[in-house]
Amino acid sequence: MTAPEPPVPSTARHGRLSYAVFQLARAHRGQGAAILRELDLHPGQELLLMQLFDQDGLTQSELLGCVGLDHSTVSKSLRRMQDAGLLTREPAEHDRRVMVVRLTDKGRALREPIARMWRELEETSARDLTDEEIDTFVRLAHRITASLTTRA
Amino acid sequence: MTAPEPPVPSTARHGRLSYAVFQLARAHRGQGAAILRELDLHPGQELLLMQLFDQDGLTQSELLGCVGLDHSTVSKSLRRMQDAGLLTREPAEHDRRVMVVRLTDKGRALREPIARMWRELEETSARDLTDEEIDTFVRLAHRITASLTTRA
DNA sequence: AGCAATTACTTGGCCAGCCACATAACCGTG
DNA sequence: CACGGTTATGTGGCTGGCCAAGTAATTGCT
Repeated sequence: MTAPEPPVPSTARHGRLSYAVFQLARAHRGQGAAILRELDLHPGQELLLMQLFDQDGLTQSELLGCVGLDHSTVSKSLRRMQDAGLLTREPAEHDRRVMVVRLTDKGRALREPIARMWRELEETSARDLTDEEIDTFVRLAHRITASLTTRA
Repeated sequence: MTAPEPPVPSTARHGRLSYAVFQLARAHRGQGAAILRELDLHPGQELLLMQLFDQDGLTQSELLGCVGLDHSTVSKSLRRMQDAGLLTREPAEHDRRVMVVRLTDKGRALREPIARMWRELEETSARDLTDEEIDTFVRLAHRITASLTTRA
């Protein structure tokens, strides 16, 4: 019972690249979400945690710059993670506007599980590709990303 | 004023491919959303419309199979598009469970604008790539997608 | 010093997307 | 023909994500 082979809409015929990105993104996100659910995390949260693994005590806006999302998204997401006991947020000493984000022990404990999930996702994604093909893909993906982000 | 070059978290060092997909997906989606907003559409809606451009009068579940989303997502999305006057939904004759979805004139009128937006997105994405590189990328992307979707 | 920008963050509102549950209509078997 | 199972869809509830508007603290300029 393979998937019913979703037909490519004719309107997308002249957008092969975009359509491929679309499908890939959905599959990748879906797979990632499935693995994350086992850790009681939601997609996106792991990215914030990963930044904190590298450097704890970041400011909310520093965090923002790392992940490149909207500030309101990060704000709400952090709040939920705080409620879940993964991190704390306290106003900074020198500037009481900024919120310093710190991992709790419970948050730090997710480091290895997240790394494992990340490896698992990578393994599944790259299952049928040679190292060279992975390299090619990553390079092209970066160039496309650059084209999309520069010159808004 | 280029982006501050978001640092790759060390946890993702062994997930280059996944991280690249991640970034690409976000950039691509963001760019697409920006263009769609000009048409008063939200990301995802254009995919449903495109399927209807190809074949009007599809059943909601046929539509579902094409886009591969959750049925509740499609249900709500169609309802909003119905409220926006882009399509109609009526129970089928032979089976009063199924809802037949049909474009209105207003919905049909979006065909060219959507095609244009699709071309624009494609052009931006592929701006710095040769035809051969696009081809390579699309092929690799499809293989990765296949790896992610088969063997759930 | 004082008052306007700027910065950091929060909140509300909206839509996409998922899961889980509920409902209605059809189908098949005893 | 009645009843359980399946199918098609709807709804509630949660999160991610965006924009826009609001608040609070700091900076800058006069």
